[in-house]
Amino acid sequence: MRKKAVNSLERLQAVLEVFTEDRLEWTPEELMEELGYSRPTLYRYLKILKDSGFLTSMPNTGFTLGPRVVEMDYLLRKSDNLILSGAPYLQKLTGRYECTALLVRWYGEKILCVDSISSSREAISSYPRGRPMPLSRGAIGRSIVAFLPRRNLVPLINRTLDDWQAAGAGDTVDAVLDGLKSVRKKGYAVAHGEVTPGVVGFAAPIFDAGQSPIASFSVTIAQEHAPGPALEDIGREVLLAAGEITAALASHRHRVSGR
Amino acid sequence: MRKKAVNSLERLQAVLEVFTEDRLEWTPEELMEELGYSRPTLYRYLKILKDSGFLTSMPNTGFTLGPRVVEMDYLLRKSDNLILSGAPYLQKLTGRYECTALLVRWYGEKILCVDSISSSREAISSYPRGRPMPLSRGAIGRSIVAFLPRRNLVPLINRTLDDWQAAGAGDTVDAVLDGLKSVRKKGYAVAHGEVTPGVVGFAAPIFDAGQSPIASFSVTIAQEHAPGPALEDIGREVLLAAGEITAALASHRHRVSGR
DNA sequence: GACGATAATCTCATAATACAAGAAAATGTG
DNA sequence: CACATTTTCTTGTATTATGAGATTATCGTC
Repeated sequence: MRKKAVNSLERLQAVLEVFTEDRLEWTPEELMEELGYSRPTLYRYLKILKDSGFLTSMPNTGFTLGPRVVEMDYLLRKSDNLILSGAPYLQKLTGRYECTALLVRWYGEKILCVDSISSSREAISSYPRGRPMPLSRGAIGRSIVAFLPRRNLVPLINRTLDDWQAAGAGDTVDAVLDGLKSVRKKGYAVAHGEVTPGVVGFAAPIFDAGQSPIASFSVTIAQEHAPGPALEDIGREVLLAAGEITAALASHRHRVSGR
Repeated sequence: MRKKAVNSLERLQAVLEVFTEDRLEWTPEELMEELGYSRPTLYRYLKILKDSGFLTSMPNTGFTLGPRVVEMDYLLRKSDNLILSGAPYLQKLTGRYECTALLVRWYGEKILCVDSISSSREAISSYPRGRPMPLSRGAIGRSIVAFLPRRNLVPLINRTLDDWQAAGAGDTVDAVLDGLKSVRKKGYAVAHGEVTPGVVGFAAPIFDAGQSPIASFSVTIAQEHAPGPALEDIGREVLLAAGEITAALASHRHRVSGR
């Protein structure tokens, strides 16, 4: 049983939070046990969540996430400036190379792909759209973390040092920081077979108004499709695209504030 | 300003409900006006929703839906039995014909595509995944409605009679009911250019345990790709697929309850 | 179609916490 | 660095969320 949420809004959210990749389906009985709510309270919550479409249930079945989620995802696709601003660049890079191009958001202590296009047949990502990925893995995380201001970066690495060690990014905080230096210098990150063997990943940060990184534009490409000399080119193009997405986001902000 | 929600859970949901296709971005000021909450209350809600990732905001920007939505959509894709059970049939039908195949859920008084595959180049649906569609439009809605028990059906049509009239499905409740008879008889619905000119739609209902329709399996195909004789074939195949999806759902229920 | 078993909802007194107003802090801007 | 704006905190008050137990609805079975 998990930490008690202090107010009813958080308690409601707590219900949704137990629906994870490890456990996609819950019965009321299990939820009572897990969340520690009384029977009437739990059923009240379930009724609200079911009526609003966040959860569904069928006879003899536990509850699962419901159609409201699909609807909200549609709305998000139409409203997320990162997705809207980034789409042309996903097209551009996948047109030029046989690769997968991704827009990845920094989200809590994780990163999350919010949109991707692939021009390669056999590309199956182990972190497809919507599946959170640890910050420490691969070029994408590094491309974001490397550009955090020091005062945020150091505590973050401290909190997640185990992950960085496991990913082979260094055994101490200083070692990890050192590894990020070259990323900051080049402006983008490269990873050779770090997430998937035989696949090279490029990633460059996307910034918000305050110049702090909020997302990453990334290209993954099979080693065989990216001969040595092309690597530099791809890196440059990824960096360029990320810069233009940052600019596009900024111009949207001005459109909004200037209305 | 909209109707006041009675409890805080509904009030929280009310915040999410104002994010619609017509209005994808809101400032706190606008939300206060729209929802009638006091400043601290609204900010408390926004903080909760932002911290949990349901909403995001950037400097100088209003709030929009956030990455939690994307994450939940990923989880839904892995847990929704309709999507899981239906996927092979989307593959099968799009493999056989140059068409778009869809899984559509009945959701409130609307219907909602939750998954689709297309094997046709120029197929752009005006109701893609996640965009709610009126029940009265096209074959899909009819394929569901036609199989509702009379005691649910008649009130439903009464409530939404305007829509049915606008869709040309009949001017009175009886006329609409009459139009549904042939659907019930054949087992599936057909529409010729109803939603999109030049496109034929087929749809057959998917049932839950209690034999009441909950979703629809549908195929849309350009008239030119579906010559007269093939029409019957496609209809039969859609009906067959929907039946097998119904069966697959039932067998999943048994797996669950029998654990 | 009635029965028993399970699941979901209702009632109500109690206690908790959500609320608004104003003040304070934080953030962004010239 | 000071101003203006946005966001969060503090507090007393009143609303409403809660859980125990009873009740009703639903389901599966005979």
